[in-house]
Amino acid sequence: MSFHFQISAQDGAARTGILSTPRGEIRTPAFMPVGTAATVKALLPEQVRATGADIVLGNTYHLMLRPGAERIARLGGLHRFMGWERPILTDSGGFQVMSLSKLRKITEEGVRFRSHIDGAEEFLSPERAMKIQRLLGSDIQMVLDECPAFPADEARIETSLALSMRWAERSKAAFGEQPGHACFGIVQGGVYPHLRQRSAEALKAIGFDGYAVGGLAVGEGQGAMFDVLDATVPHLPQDRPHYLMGVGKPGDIAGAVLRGIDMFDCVLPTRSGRNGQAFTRSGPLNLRNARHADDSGPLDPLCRCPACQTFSRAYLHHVVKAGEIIASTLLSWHNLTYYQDLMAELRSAIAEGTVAACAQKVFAAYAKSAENAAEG
RNA sequence: GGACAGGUGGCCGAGUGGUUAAAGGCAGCAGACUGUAAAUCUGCCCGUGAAAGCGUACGCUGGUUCGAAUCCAGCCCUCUCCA
Repeated sequence: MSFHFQISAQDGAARTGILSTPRGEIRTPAFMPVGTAATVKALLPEQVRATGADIVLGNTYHLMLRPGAERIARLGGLHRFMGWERPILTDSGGFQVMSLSKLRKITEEGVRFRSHIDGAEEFLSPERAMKIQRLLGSDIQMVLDECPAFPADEARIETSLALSMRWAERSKAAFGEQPGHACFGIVQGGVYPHLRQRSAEALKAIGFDGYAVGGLAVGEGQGAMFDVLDATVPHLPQDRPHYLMGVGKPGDIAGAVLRGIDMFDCVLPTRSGRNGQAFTRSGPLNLRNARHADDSGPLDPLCRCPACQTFSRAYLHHVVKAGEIIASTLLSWHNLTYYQDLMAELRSAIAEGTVAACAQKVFAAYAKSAENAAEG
């Protein structure tokens, strides 16, 4: 059994289908919970699965530092190690090139990091990043790229893009032949349409199992992000999965699905959950707010998760304020459930030809957060 | 009854003549979070006010001083120790 992607229905640019891997099927459009350090924070694997997730994400950089890729390989691979036997996509560490910018130095060869844990010097090259992902046993392996911070001028983006494309080629070569596993390229190019197109063409020439769009949701705003997708997705092979990295808010996801994106990952549902924010069908909600203290109603009456089925807003408010561990679990569980239900709705809507209306509903509920993002 | 220490903003707790509406922490009230250095970060937090400002404020009363949370006196209260 091998890796392949089957589109079953389309509605405009939006598509729904199945991404098949030896470890299981991924229904697309898919949302992948982020499990950076071999855990989706605050949740057991079975709970993550109960939300409806088909695949989770792990991180090359974090796992190579701790506990180490070779150790995970000795222990039987990342799936067994973290107790998640379904598909795993691993990020290459490219995002850390940006987020840990104060702790790294980029050369043609690769990136030299200072470990954020103990300050030790670490090195990540395309070859090493792919080797680590292979040791982890990752089902979908991402090329090492440079994710530039926003804003950046065109010349800077162009230089960065060229490096990322050279690294993409090296990554693909290092990936080699791994039946049943996939290697995805990452489009860069900032907010410049012709650079995005150039990047897409370069990746296409190399040939990947799937194509990611990187370097977005880094401060450019939702409108600019959608513009980039409009200028990028049409240039990707349409028979391959399209993955928008690190996105996003519900409205971002809905808008990206309309533009032909099939896969997403984002820390927002889990991180915001830990920080007291819930995503609901009627918009975001901060459970820390005093107005919930006496509210005996459910967080989201239409939600099937335990936080909504068993507890009141008043209780969630209480455990959040009290800093109780269960607050992180309940809100992470809820938020991931909301995200998975959103993806399921989008999939059905695409099959029924009503995806635009479905997305509109999400935009309406999250209109305010989208405005804020645009201002930011 | 005696000795000692002390009474500071919702709480804890710095401050020991002016730069103090008074550090810091907690609690409280909001905001942020997008391929996770995040169970994190930011702002507000005496009253009024958009702000400047004005008013009130360091147990109570009075005093010294140009100026007092800070010095002095008396009183009230708390703590520890001795009887």
